[in-house]
Amino acid sequence: MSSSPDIEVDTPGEARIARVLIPIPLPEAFDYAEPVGMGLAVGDQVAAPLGPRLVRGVVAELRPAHGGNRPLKPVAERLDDPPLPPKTLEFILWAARYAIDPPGQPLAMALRGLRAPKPRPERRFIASGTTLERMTPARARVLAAATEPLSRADLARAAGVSSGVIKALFGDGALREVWITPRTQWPAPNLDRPGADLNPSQAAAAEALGALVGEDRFAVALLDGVTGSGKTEVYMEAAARALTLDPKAQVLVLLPEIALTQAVIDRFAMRFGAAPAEWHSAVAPPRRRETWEGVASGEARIVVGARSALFLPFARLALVVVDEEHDGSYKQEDGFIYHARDLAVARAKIEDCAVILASATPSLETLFNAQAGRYQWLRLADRHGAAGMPHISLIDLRAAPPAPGGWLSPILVEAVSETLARGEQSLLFLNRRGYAPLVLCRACGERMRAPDSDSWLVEHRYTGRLVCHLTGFSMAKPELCPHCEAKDSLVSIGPGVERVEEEARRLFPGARLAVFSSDTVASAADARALIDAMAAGEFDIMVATQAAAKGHNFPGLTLVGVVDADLGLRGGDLRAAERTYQLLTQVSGRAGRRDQPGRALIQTWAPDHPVMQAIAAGDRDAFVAVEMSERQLAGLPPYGRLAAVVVSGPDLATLETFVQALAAAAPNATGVSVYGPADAPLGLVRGRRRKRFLVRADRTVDLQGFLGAWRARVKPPGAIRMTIDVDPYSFL
DNA sequence: AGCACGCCGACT
DNA sequence: GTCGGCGTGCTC
Repeated sequence: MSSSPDIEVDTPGEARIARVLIPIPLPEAFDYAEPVGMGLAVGDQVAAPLGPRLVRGVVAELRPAHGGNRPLKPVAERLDDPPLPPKTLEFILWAARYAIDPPGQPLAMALRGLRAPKPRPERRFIASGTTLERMTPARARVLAAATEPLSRADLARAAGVSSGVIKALFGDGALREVWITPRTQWPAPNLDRPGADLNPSQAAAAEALGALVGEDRFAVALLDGVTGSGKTEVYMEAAARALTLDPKAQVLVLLPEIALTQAVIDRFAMRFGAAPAEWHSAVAPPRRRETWEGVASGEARIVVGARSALFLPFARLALVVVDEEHDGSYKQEDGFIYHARDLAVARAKIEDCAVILASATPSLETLFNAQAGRYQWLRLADRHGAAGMPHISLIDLRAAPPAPGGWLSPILVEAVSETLARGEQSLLFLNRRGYAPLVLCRACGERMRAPDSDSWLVEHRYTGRLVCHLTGFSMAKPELCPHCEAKDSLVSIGPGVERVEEEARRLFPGARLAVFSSDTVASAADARALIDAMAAGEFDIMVATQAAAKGHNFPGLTLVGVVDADLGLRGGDLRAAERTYQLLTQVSGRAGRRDQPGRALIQTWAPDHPVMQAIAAGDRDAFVAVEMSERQLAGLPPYGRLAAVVVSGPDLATLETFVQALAAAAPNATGVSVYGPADAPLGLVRGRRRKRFLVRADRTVDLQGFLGAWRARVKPPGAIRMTIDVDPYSFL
């Protein structure tokens, strides 16, 4: 439809179509007409009509409109929010393809910071220069103070007058109003401050990371050092280097959970004399908006946050640190399913910058890449300071079983007593919330379950309720067995932290006890308070789940007892051994920091298991070698790739039919095997039946391509939902 | 994600 | 007889 220019001289260029990504799970971006003269650019945020409402969207593409298109709705307006940087947009599209999800999902994560409304302009007053005939001392003081725009309250305070005087001066024209939108100040990090004194091992690692960062291109480093070896100081020096080299550079530090962010924020604040920006789900929406805008403008130079910080619109990202990179909390399991460590590497690749993966117990995936030379491998060998590594030994529960009705072996009981007698602290670790993981009826054998799920109900004595940890369902513990109506027949099977606490109170009557689990701390602040109290020596014994295992420093803690080391090995999923090794190493590492030697006692029924042997020997390399060769033989990660396809629906017959059709629709591809359909281990959740497939592929296969093709061949009917989990960590 | 349309229970 | 439950489908 090109017209001759001499007729339509005022046509401002060709009409264009804007492809707009909308942060909801639509199957694809939608096309809109660009209104004449709007002058959109890729990345711009717009309001677009979607059905009856206006939604936020981001321009992903602009192309000339050719005739013959169906009529498109026009973009309503360009929003006043900062555009998404091109690389952020590229990352979002990459993440969507990685997870086999529509791009609206990761885009929604990227726009999470903009939920709160824009801050409203505030009214300030400034002297207008108009002189007044009626002048008083009070008025003169106000005009003298009003050389810069001040709020009515501030101006009244500065001049020592009531706010009525200001109103009158404004009415008389001696003051003029100015509307100012408050801008958040992001204090610049002070890069002249010296870093911490580094030991030779740290200094060498910092040197290598500095060189890596200095190259200013994509590179991955594994910072591998035991608990207490001072990884944080080392990566802070790498951050300092990045920030110094480029005055616009930004650094992102990811942590696996919110509870750990404050400590790292404090370290950065101390090192750089300015608090970094903080990003996680507990940050209030208005603050999130400020942070989002600060990151987009480049003024926020250091961001410390949880996994969702990966989706922030960095103006100039120069370094990403993934601390505790092995931690399972980096895997997001619902909604948009992703692993923040893997996505961090992808983001760094897109931004062409460095990533540091830090851990005392790196994941096999990361070690695999380090061994292959794809990641630069920096090992910190020494424990920082004087303390040696804790002495770790196994308690063979077959030889020294707990007393009947108890969970603590006499050996562990004795060790706790000795520790108490010395005035030192003990940590009893059991990765299980509540009182007992199972309640069953002695009369009929019925196991208490949620009404619409297969999972067992966990008994919680503090609240007197039976709780489903999967769905959140809970009920009062019944008097009678709901199945056979027998009285007093319900018995609690197995221990949770509450039950171990009960036992410890019985065994150590004078001791001051605390229980730390997600049920005993309602908020991050509560957790902090409990941790601080423990660190200050206000408790003798802490019974804790993994909530307390991560990253906290308890100077008086010299004994760690692992109540049930075999827990994580049961259920036999891919990473059971690896997770157990990591968790037990992490927990044991809590013992003995400063000058006191620590010891860890690990209760197990299987002391000959390779995981237990490796932990007792402190031989990570041996464990990794065995585990790697097993994975290699089976073609499992990191030697192969996995994806889980879970299909669920309320009606079993419909689900069966669909699952058969889905199985038949699996594309043929070499190097890919599809296993299933099988009943998911938890076959019924929230009244929905679940079936699953497992896909195993060689590393060279385009797994996403395979899954995308598969998904495109079927259309789940009605209530049936299908989720694809690429690189799954949970096998339920 | 909203929001509408559409078929089955407890009410003025 | 309706009001409304949320299941299912659509949005450029």
